[in-house]
Amino acid sequence: MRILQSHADFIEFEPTEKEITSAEQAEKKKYRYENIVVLFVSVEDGDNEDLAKKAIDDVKGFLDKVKGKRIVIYPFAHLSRNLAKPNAALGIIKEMEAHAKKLKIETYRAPFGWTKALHIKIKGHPLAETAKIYTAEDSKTEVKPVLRKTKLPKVKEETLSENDHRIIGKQLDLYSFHEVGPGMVFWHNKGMTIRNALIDLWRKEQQRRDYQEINTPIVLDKTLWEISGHWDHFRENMFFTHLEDRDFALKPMNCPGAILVFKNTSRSYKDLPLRLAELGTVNRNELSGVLSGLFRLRTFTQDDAHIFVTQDQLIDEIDNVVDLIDYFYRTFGFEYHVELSTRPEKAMGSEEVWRDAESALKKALEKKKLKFKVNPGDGAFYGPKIDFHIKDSLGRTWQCATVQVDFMMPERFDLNYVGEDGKDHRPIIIHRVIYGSIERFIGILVEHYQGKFPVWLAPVQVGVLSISEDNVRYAKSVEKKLAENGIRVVADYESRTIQYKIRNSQLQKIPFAIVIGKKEEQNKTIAVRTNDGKVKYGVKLETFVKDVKKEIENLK
RNA sequence: GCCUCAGUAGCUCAGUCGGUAAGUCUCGAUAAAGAGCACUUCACUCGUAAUGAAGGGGUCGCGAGUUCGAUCCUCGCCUGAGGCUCCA
Repeated sequence: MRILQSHADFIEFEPTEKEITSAEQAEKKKYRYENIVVLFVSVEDGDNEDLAKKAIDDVKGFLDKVKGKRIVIYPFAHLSRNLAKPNAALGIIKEMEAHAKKLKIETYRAPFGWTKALHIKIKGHPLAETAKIYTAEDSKTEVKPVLRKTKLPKVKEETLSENDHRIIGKQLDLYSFHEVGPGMVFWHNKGMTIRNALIDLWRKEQQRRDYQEINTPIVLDKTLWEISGHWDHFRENMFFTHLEDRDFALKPMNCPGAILVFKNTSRSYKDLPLRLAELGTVNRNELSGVLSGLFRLRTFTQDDAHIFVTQDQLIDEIDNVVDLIDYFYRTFGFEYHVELSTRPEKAMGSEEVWRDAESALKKALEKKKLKFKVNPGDGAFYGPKIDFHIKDSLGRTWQCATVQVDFMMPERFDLNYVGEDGKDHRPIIIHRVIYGSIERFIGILVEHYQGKFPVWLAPVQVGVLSISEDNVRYAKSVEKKLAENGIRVVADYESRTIQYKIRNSQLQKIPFAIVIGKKEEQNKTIAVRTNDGKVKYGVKLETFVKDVKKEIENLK
């Protein structure tokens, strides 16, 4: 419902002819009211009685404020293109009239469905004219058909490898995709557990290497992206939004945020290398045809870091980063290959600056004696990069870690640090990610381990299974003890056969199944079945807890 | 975004050459809204990969068209898969 509310010295109107066949009965004479609040009302599709009352309640408030006493409700179709059917509209208008009378407002009404001659003089005070829009909260949208659009996209299992992360993710309840979020993931608790384990490791290793962690906004003013060059070079991949006459963009990269943090204080050469890490969620408008499970998303999280270094520190720091990446990939047992990507056509900056950056990366790689392939023209628009590629289960390779050298952004953002000589110097930025995107990395991990995660990553580490109802009490005490020791445990005390429970535990790829039956209860021990089907009877709970904790500690 | 293919229950799938409300008769036997898993209830209390029974659950992706009638045919859209192109 739309209302144009006018506080008038007087209004005069005269119905001239019927506009629609269902128009109300009315006399073709002149009506005149003085000192009155006129409500020009367009009733829209979906409006209801509650809205009618709400609108009148608001008018009552206005009347009290301006010490008005009378209103005229004037049906006025020209405020909306989404008009209600005449019958419904008239009903709502009458409802408004009735409600106003109930509130003891002196109420008049112009006839519905007539063309009217109109003469009005509106008062000059600031509140004399206001426009209002009311919409029903539970509109008459048919919910059911729309509901079907939140369905999970169908994934034909026969067309995918059984080892595909999209299938395993569903079987293990790690994450899901919905039609309403193309190219976006819904993380379930179990997937989130893996994600958090990865992040914990990431934090730990970076803390050890003198990184600081920051977090910067997801939506930032367009101006920032003009400075960074994204507006010129990355625009077609960005999402924009408009608020209060300003243009904003969802960040497609984290660098400008980190740069603003750097710029926030004056920096000395003593502060460098300054390593600012950020788990940054970025949004990129990828072409719909390239989206693919966790491997290619529109919203994903980069385990980013921007390292601000001096010219002299550049090669050593690249070296540090390459070591760090290698440490991570060895932890997971990944084989990777390295590519060096050079100046693309759509690049910022002079060829000379690019040559310097490319040679810095090359030198670092040669120093490490790492073999690499050169991809001419594949660099980011602001600098060349080293990419680390991992294979998925279908043999396709995916870029995960990258190290990029950037002389450009420091220039554009006019970044400085004060050198030993007391003068300003330009730092160089190293952009780097280790996992690349947490999402893609988990996708690759799922396939790499075929869902059988090492204990430290496994969403559920231990399952406690009771054989009969008699054992539940003891089983619960075991469960509690495990949980107290920080072990991720689930229990199955249903009245099902032990075979059934074992099978479930196996299908969920839980590393350890603890079976509690009469024997265990009597001897105060547990029976431990590992994922490979081997069973050890008569194990002491304390020993088991110790062993599991050790495995977790060693990232196994 | 482009090309090809797909979408039936929470999941994995079968099925329909377009057919519906009730009654009677004849003929024939799995059915044409179905199965398995999951879920709920009941029985069972089990020793290392599936105990049994009953029940609930569907506008056959969304919208339009053709038709007396559409889950099925046609068109458009959405989402997904494979590829192209691009990226972490």
